[in-house]
Amino acid sequence: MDLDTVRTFVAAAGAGQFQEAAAELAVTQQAVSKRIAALERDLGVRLFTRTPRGAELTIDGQAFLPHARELLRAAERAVASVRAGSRPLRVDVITSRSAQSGLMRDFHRAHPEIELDVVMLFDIEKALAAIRSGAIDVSFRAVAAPGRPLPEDVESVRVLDEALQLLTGPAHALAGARSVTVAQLAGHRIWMPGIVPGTEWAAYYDDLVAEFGLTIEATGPNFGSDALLDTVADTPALATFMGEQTRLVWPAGHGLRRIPVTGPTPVYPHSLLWHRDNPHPALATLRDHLAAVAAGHGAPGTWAPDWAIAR
Amino acid sequence: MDLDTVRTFVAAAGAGQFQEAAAELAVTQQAVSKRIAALERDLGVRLFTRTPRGAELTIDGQAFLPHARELLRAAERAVASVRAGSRPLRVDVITSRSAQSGLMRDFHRAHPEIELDVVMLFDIEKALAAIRSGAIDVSFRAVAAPGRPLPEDVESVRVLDEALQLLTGPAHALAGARSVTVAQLAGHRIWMPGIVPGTEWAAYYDDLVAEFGLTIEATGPNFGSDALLDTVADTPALATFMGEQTRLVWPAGHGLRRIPVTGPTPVYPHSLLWHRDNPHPALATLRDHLAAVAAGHGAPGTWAPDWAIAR
DNA sequence: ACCCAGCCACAACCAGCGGTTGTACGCATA
DNA sequence: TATGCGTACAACCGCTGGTTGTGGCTGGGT
Repeated sequence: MDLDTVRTFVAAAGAGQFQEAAAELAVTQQAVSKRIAALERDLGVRLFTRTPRGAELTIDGQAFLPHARELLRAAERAVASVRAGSRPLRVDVITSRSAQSGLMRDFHRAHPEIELDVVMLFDIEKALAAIRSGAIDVSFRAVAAPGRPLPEDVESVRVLDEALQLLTGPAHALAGARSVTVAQLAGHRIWMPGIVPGTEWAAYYDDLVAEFGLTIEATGPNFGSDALLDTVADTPALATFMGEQTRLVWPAGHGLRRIPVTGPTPVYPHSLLWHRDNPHPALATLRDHLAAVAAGHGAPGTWAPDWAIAR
Repeated sequence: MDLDTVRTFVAAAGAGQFQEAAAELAVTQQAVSKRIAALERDLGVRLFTRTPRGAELTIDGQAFLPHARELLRAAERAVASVRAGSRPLRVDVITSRSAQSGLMRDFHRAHPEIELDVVMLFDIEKALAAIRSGAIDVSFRAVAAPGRPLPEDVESVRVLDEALQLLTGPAHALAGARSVTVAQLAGHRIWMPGIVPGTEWAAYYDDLVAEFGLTIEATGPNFGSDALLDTVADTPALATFMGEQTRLVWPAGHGLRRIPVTGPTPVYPHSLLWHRDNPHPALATLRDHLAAVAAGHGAPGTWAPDWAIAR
């Protein structure tokens, strides 16, 4: 099916006749007639009843019309998503399940008229390059990675400290605990196969390990969170870390436990990054929104790496 | 833009390489390469970075991908809307602003998973023919028109009695009234240019006029409800009837008044019609829903034509 | 009553889009 | 260094989808 054909259908339905639609589309009446005939052949139904002074929609045509319009709108949005200038606000997040996505969902609920596109870049280096080139508008990242200060044309604000929780199966030694201290975790196997070396969040976990003497295994291929949850649920000696706001969908009955960590609580420092000169009109709205909902950071009893910028 | 091209893009993005996508689509790798190149040329952006062992999405490609998927879903829905068997429930209403649309909005809220298509047929005769032929599944109509009993293979249930209200401009003689009686309306000019002779709702107003000695003018072309409201707002001697649930969007400041009518209150008897043997799975759900929300009909102090079937 | 205006469908023709095969190139890996 | 894998470019060609030309139908004006 061709979008030009759909456009022709909508034009003909609106005009009530092929001739006028043809003029509108700058083609001949015969071309419109052939396009409509082809569409009717493809769909297997008659869309118009031809009359001596025009063409009016059949019932099938009436039912098809709103879907055709929606199809054209979807095409318009798709094209707009890559149009330079006046494209949707383009946001980089770490994963689709992170707290960052939750923030963006909230923002979307508050401002449904603002078009958003979400992308997932490799790490903060890529994100910074994309921000400076204008390929993306904002990024949610922990900044800055050790020894790599932010370039001066990129601004940032810390928007959320997300507490890490321990995730265990029902047979884990700590499964019954209301909460655990970081010190208690030393000696336990913590498995995080999703960690990709070289990223800023890998650096975060490196610091966490170094600070509290934990054991985090990043070995083995990452088959996705489903496989991770399956394994953790079935392996008594295995646990993993997970942001408190991470949305999980796992099969019921696995008996997974989310256990708060204290003494101190490791928090992941989400910051919003953007280019100083980015003119996108939705950027200010997003910054205002996040400023309004942002919880305080550096709260007592929490831990984050030294290099996490606190502004 | 061609949907086959979009499908190719989605397949290539999913596969991570053109070769595999080509196999999936049963075309050659060269064809995929050309399609993607054409799409990139159309959009004016690069969607993939070609690597020696595949092709991965650029940032633009990542942003475009969900829109492309949505485009394909929209196309799927469009085709499904006219597919014989297992198509969306097809509902006939009088106008998009009527109380019937409100009922369908409620139903959609209660059952968002049920696909609906709304069409607007000329009158109950067309609706009955469409119901019997299977072209539509259900119809909201006042039944039956005088002297025309429902065929025995069509069933109906009265789902809503909608009170009529008087709509006037701020300078109308009755503009200040909290309510008016039908008797008070005799002698006033009531203008309803939307009435189409031969329809069952024209018959309704004919009966209303005959019963209470009213004057309803249906003269003049119908330029739509906006023009009607404009004229009524500006003409002190003119009023019109409107269903109490009719949703209006009129420019603010017109000072339009909606005045309840009593003694008795004319009500428009909306019934649901369907074919006895219609197997559509959503039909029973709709009937159950309407049965649950249906207000009683034939309430004391209301008036409807004799021929309105009371079941 | 008849003719013409207006609109759609069919036929013939042709350009170019979009497919195929064949080939070259680049980069990983053994 | 050779080989495998994946992409891009070139040449070729069939068929889709446009155009012009024409005929048929119907309702309204003369």
